[in-house]
Amino acid sequence: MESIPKPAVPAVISPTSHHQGGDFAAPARARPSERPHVDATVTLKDVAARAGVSVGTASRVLSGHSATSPAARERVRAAATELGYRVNARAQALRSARSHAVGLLVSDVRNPFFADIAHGAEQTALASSYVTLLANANEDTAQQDTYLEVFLTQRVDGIIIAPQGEGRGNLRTLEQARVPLVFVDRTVDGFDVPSVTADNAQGVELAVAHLAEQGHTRIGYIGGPPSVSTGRARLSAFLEAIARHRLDDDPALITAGDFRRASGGTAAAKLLAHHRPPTALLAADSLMAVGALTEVRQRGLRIGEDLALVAFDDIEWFGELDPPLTVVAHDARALGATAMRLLLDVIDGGTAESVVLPMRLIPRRSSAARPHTAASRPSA
Amino acid sequence: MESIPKPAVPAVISPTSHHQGGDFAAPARARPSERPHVDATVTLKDVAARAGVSVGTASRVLSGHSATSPAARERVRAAATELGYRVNARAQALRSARSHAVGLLVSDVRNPFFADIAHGAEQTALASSYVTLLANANEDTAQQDTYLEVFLTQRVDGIIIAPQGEGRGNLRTLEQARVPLVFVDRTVDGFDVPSVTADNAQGVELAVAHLAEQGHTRIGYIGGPPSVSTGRARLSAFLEAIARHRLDDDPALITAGDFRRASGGTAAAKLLAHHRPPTALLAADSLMAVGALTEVRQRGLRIGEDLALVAFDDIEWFGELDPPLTVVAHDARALGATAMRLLLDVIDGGTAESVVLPMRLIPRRSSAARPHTAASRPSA
DNA sequence: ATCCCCGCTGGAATCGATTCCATGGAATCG
DNA sequence: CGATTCCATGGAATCGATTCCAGCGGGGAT
Repeated sequence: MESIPKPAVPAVISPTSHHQGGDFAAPARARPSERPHVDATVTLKDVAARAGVSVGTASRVLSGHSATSPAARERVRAAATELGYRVNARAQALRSARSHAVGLLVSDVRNPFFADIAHGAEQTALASSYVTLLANANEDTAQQDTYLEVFLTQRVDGIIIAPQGEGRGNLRTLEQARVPLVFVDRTVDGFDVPSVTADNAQGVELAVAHLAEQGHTRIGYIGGPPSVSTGRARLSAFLEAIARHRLDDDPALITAGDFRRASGGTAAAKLLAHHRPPTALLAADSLMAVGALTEVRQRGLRIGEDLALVAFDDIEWFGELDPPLTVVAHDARALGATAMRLLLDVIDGGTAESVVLPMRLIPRRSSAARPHTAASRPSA
Repeated sequence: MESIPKPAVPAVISPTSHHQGGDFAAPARARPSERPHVDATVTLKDVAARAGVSVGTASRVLSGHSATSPAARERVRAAATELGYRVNARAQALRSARSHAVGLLVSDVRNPFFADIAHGAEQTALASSYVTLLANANEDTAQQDTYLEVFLTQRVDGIIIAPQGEGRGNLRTLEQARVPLVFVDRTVDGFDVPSVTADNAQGVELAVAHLAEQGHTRIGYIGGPPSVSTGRARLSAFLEAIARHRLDDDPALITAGDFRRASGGTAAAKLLAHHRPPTALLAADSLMAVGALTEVRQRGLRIGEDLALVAFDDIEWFGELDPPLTVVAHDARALGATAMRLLLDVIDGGTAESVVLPMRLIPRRSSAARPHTAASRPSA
């Protein structure tokens, strides 16, 4: 983690942790009947009354934004601790237009890639005492819009989204409403929004170069949906890489899925049914790679021997598969963390620059297959 | 930074809200460029003004809780639509003590099991237009407390938690603050809180019976940490099952990890180093199972042939491993969805009953090993 | 000594929505 | 036809915190 200038967040009012043990240990002594326990409804007025100051002063002490006398400071702090005061974030948000909540919209946390992003984003938010609202769009534009609507009514301070579609729905609304926004992993054309993405062109080039090095000339491509920017970017990068390396540019070698597992299988089946099947497969996403893997196996072919397979996105367990999968990977956690850092920056009035993270090749056994091996073995 | 003394006008909003009112009489047709775009800062007062009623009436119409005349209803609705009014959830929450936000605290969304829970919970919440605040405790009690504190200041309507520890920290605070609470997957002793858990005893029995059927008598157990209820429950269930099936109750066959991958490897190493190593392993969690798998492989043993392995929690890709892993599974998604349903019930004043979901055995190749195979092959 | 400024404070307005209360008019009843 | 009830409504209080404003006392400058 880099060191970021810690934003001047008035840090949610102090640790109740110690007062619990100390002060509440013997509460009954003072006034047995008047509930000594932590009450969610302790308000600033109560604190002020106990400290013998006005609510204004109490607020100033606790937020630390304004000058206060040492005496007042001491007494207000003491009163707050004794009563177990916890600022009401809702009221605070209403008055000060800062809710300390940000929305995170991904297509599905069950996809390990997005789970990593979510984890990275969430941990970064916590460090600045922001909470993260989790939303799954389920690769569905309608649900994406529904959630954006919900975020809007919740008046979140900002939104991180792995967007989908052409940006016709609520994405426009967001822009017009001037809600701080950051794209992660994907982008949408025509939006002037800072983004954190992976260097897709570089990733594809790494994969293709790797396969070309092994002597492959016919690479089957299992791409993503054109409605998603990474789908488009990787496809065009693939076409370029193929040309650059002077490989076979047979259009029949290009297929597209929807970033879900099943579509990877379908695509693989289509590719392998060709009368001159590819000797290597490149999948634009981890889930489709798994689908392809299953399909290939069912056809009695052995990945890594009869056929090479390279996938995008490294998933923790890809190394445990049989055979371990070669991948072009990026650090999903960093993706999420960086996006959140950018967002917090924008929220604080800064102007964030888009970030492109590098990808790297992790060669494993699945790409060990050499083309002649496959050539010697007819399709199925 | 606030050095410039400026008027108390929130600079960002005003221009749009003003000219809008005027322009709307003849909206898109007259001035295509100044579309009636949705502005986040439209307030109920604006709607009321446009509809020619008081804010009270406007509120009554939109909330639908009180009687209103058809005429007023019509005009308020129209005004709201035209202005793109969106209720301010913060203000609503402050006044009505209902924030439509719930907290979800799991140990780590990167664990597919918890990702499933999160997905199930979140989708259920959305159906009732609640937002879900995501929190990762990272198997760390301190961070768990930090997050509960954050939830408390955010005044969430309720919390779902896969708890950890003995319940000494903020868990008690929650109880005292009467925040609606539901335990998921795990519980904590001494808390009268509705929970949704899996039938651990049944699951362990299924696994042990399955292995016993194959003739195994020495089963190595890789358990979870005693600080987590599932860790304790599964261990005691294991001991009972061993006794019931009259299997070897050698204490050296019992180990404990921390529900993380590395600890599974360590535990497996320890078990296999025994002079009479087990012929089967039972791991109390999926991540530890993967760790064990790796360790076993490195020792040159083949799962499913030299050694049987059964794991808890089915992960989507367990079937793709080599060999596919036999598991005792429960529906994590249902776990999360059910927990959320319970929570919403409690929030609405209901009294939720705890739910125990059944587990089922999914036999795959990893448990095909028969004891004599391993017996014929000395430890490593 | 007088004036000014500064630090600190209490009081009050404010954020946006909900909800209680009183009121005016229509509808109902004896 | 007068009295009671009911309905819809406007106005105002309220939720809990922030922040502006005015005022008070004291120290420094003139």
